[in-house]
Amino acid sequence: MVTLKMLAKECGVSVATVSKALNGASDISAETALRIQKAAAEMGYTPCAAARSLKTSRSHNIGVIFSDGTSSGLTHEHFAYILNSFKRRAEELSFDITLISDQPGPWGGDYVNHVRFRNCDGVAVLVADNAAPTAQELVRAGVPVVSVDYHFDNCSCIESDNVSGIRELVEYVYSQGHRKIAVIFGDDNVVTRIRMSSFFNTCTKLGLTIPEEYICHGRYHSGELSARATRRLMELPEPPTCILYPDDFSYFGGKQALEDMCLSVPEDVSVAGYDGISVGRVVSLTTVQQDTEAIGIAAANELARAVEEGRGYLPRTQVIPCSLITGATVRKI
Amino acid sequence: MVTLKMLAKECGVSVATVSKALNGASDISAETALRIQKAAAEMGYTPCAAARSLKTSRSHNIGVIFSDGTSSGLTHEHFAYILNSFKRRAEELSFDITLISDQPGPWGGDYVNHVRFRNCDGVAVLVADNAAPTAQELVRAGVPVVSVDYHFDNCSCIESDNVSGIRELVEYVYSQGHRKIAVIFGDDNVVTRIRMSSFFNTCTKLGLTIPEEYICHGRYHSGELSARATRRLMELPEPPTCILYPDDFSYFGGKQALEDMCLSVPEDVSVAGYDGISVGRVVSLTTVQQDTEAIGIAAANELARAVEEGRGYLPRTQVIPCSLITGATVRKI
DNA sequence: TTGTATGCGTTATCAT
DNA sequence: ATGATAACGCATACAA
Repeated sequence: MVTLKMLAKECGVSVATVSKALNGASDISAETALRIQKAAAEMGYTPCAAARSLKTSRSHNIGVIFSDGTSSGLTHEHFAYILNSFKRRAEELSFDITLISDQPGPWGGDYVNHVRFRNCDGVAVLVADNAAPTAQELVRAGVPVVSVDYHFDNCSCIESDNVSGIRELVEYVYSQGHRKIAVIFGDDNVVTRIRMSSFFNTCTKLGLTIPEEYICHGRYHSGELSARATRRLMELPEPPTCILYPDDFSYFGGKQALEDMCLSVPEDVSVAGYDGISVGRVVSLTTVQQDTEAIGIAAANELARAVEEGRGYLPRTQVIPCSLITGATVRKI
Repeated sequence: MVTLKMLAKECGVSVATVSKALNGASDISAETALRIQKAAAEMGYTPCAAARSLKTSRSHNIGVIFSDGTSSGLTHEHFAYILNSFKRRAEELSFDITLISDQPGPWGGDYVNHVRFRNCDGVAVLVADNAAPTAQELVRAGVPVVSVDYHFDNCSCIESDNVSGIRELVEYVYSQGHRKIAVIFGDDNVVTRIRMSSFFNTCTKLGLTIPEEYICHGRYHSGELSARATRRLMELPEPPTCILYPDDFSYFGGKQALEDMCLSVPEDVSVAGYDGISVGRVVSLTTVQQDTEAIGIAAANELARAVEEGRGYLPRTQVIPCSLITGATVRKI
């Protein structure tokens, strides 16, 4: 490791001078500055984040909470894309990403200690059903928190516009002549609640009454459950003409069930998903595309702002629009 | 931030004593140790990674290289799963994960400086086509490197067993009576070369001669290209009875093309993918399941060993078996 | 314009 | 069994 001290000796100046020269301070002669910088490059100097962090109490390191207890969000394309976008933007802003877990380690066994252990300048809660206490404690400790889709007190939040997402989807399906619309909801959580509200609200506005048996409660990301629900729906005396799945992934479970029943999409039944994952696009699935790119960027920007503004920062909520993708899986009837 | 100093004052002992007590040193009376530990818990002490790292020159931080230039591996389920598994295991071993990029930052603009900046104890190259120079430089700098599927000099490597993966797949398809087997290969890289070799080798052993027009060169993870290749194949005067796709994702592109041509799977043509991603399982796709779980764990274990053993560490290669999944997309003919 | 001194939080050595 | 002290690499207030 090449250190400032070595550079100082090499250049015959003091450590302070080297530090200033490398940080572009104004009170160093252009000549010495250049000389030092050249030496630094030649000797392969790399600053030491730990030392810097210790001195400045800024780590240029952002903690990312990204797990929902069972498995991490990495296994869901939607969340993986958000992380990807977040990471890229954060790096542009000169922040590193450290994945924060609540596994036992040198720090204890919870998110908050992990964050403090690593001196994170801020924390992004990208996936976490039950991170509310964590978020509160972090905020109290002065660590800025930005979350996606889940609202925590005094934290900025980036929300995907689930309300209009569902609304547009239902309206579109309606506009294609569908009246017997079945829906499978995901696990019961905040996002699901919002989508449910928007669904029923839109139906009411359209004068649609959805019979109880058209409303299923499944899970996100479960091919199995969606397949089962699909089978049940299509065996109804009066089957729906359109099924809305909780997400694109789930659709594939439904699709499989339909094929097993020798029903084809969209001839026998129309379908739509939610998310806009890549494989859905390949098969021209009608869906609501969530703007993972924008969500990640907004989250990183907001967190950077929060870090920069420090105590004066005012949390705020941003809603990221999503867009309807009219694929080939919903047909006009 | 509660520091050792504060604890020392609170307990009326020296900083050194506190440090020892908290680290379970043997030369502290059980009594004082307990007293100090209790105080630490009460006051909410969390160690400071930066200070520790500075002092011990061990960061308990592992760098992960995870991008192939264009997009990060996060957008490929296969790699995301490997990262997921790697992360979990690394955390069990008390290592944090920092995603390493070659974007410009306080460290310069390349992987090596980024790793040094963060003082990483080791580096896992999970995705990177052209990380060879990086790996070499890291090794030279004394930073252990473990890679997945790509072999670097003096680095440990975790390989998925592509040779037997392809072999078993081809043998299985053959055993189901298929002789006219078409194949679409992915981008030209080390892994692809291995798979190609194994493919042709197996064919030769089986006495199969694959006509030129059955061999396509596509891309991984491209629905588009696979769709095009599929169309071309099926319009041949003598179309294949089975198509092998470069990966599961690509299969969905092919499937779409087949549906457009009113051909059904597996009645009109059998198909298989590679990887074993989740959505493939949902639709009962025949494929080769790569053991992402085992790959990630092995990589983390190996890296931890390398870090621990230091200079005495001897790099080695491990081959992780994969398993044939005989789905419903290949039929007996 | 440059250098000196101090301290960030921690561990480790050596006295006591 | 406990404490004083130095050092890790760096940034900064202040002195020169």
